[in-house]
Amino acid sequence: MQLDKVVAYHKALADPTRIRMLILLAGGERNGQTLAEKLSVTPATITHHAAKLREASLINERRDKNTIYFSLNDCFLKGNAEAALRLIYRGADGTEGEENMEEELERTRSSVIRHFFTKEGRLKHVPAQLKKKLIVLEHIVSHLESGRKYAEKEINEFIKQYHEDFATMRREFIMHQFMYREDGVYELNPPEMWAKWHRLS
Amino acid sequence: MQLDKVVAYHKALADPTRIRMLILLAGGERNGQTLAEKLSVTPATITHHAAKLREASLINERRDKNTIYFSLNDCFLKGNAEAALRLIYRGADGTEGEENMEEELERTRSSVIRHFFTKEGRLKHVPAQLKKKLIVLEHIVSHLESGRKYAEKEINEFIKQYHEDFATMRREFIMHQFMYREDGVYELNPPEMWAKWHRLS
DNA sequence: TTATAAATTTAATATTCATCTAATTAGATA
DNA sequence: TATCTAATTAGATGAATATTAAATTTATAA
Repeated sequence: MQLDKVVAYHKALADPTRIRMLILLAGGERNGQTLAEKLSVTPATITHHAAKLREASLINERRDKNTIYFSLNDCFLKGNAEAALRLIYRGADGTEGEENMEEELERTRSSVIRHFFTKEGRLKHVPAQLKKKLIVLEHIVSHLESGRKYAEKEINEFIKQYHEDFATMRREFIMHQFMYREDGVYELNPPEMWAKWHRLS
Repeated sequence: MQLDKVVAYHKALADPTRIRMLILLAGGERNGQTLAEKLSVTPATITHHAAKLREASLINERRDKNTIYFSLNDCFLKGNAEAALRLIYRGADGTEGEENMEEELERTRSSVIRHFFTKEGRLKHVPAQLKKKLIVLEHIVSHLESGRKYAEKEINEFIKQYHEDFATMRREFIMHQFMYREDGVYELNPPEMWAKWHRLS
């Protein structure tokens, strides 16, 4: 990552109103007016800050009728915090043993998949542990076409190939940024914004 | 941590010149004029930015004759990045199993100490792995009085109780922010700025 | 079509802040 | 003491930006 991006990221978080917006959004999606009330500012101010946060890819938006709901972009938030440190300490001690780590990550991944999927490829059950759940979600979602738009019905059918409870799972896809929803139309997010299981502690 | 601190931290990193200063300092300590040359700004500008970084506790300073050397404050840099995320996601998923974690951390700690110290309390050898090394350093340094000023000679004697190579170890103390040096006088840093082993990966 | 509700844009204001030059301070050395 | 060097302060300038009220856009509902 380059200097400008890191600066932009920190600029985005260098304002109390924006941080408070993010705190509210961490509790779930909110629309502009609600944010304006809770923060005691005008809607125009929210629009202004939302633009800044959007530029830094820290939030997502979804339109429903007249109102636009904002939500947190988990992946970028966590990812950028790390990227900033990497820029400052580039290679200071972070690169050692990196090739081994890749192997180990891949081993973990395939072991989880072997354990939670039947040999026919259906999901036995949804893992309770977040890390494992993300591996499972990523594995399923990687069978969708990127760039293509899906109707809600299509998504439900797709998920049912793997698991009965398509409603819950569909919500998980959105929540962990694997997909994006706009007016009932679903689309895959680019992989770099997916919640990454190997980032978690 | 409260809102203001998080905002202040991000404000401090929301400027390209300051990020570039930190990058330079990650390569070792530098004085004001050197920084000014490398960044193509006047010394006055460096003073200005150094003040901002100091307010956010991101750098340390040491005076030698006429010139002041700046260096990175590792601990605060990494710690604040995490604290910011914690503020936004407070309790969202971070608190679960926290009591178990404390126990586990303590177990790790005492196992490392048992392994690297003789029963007389001397250090067998310095661990190669950073995590373990920090546990060892913290254990030794915790036998110094906080708030008291030590001459270099005293520090050397103190370290020799544990290990022969006092020069190397003294440098490690400084490098990992356990101690602070000014004109040959040493003093313990407050524990919250010590490099924390359980923060690493 | 008209009315309504939410969001955005516009324009204005006030504040913050990065940077410079010039003057000053603090410490070291001769 | 006088002098040199590094750093800081003071003041000025220009750019960025947080906020608001008012006007405008966009999409829904009647």
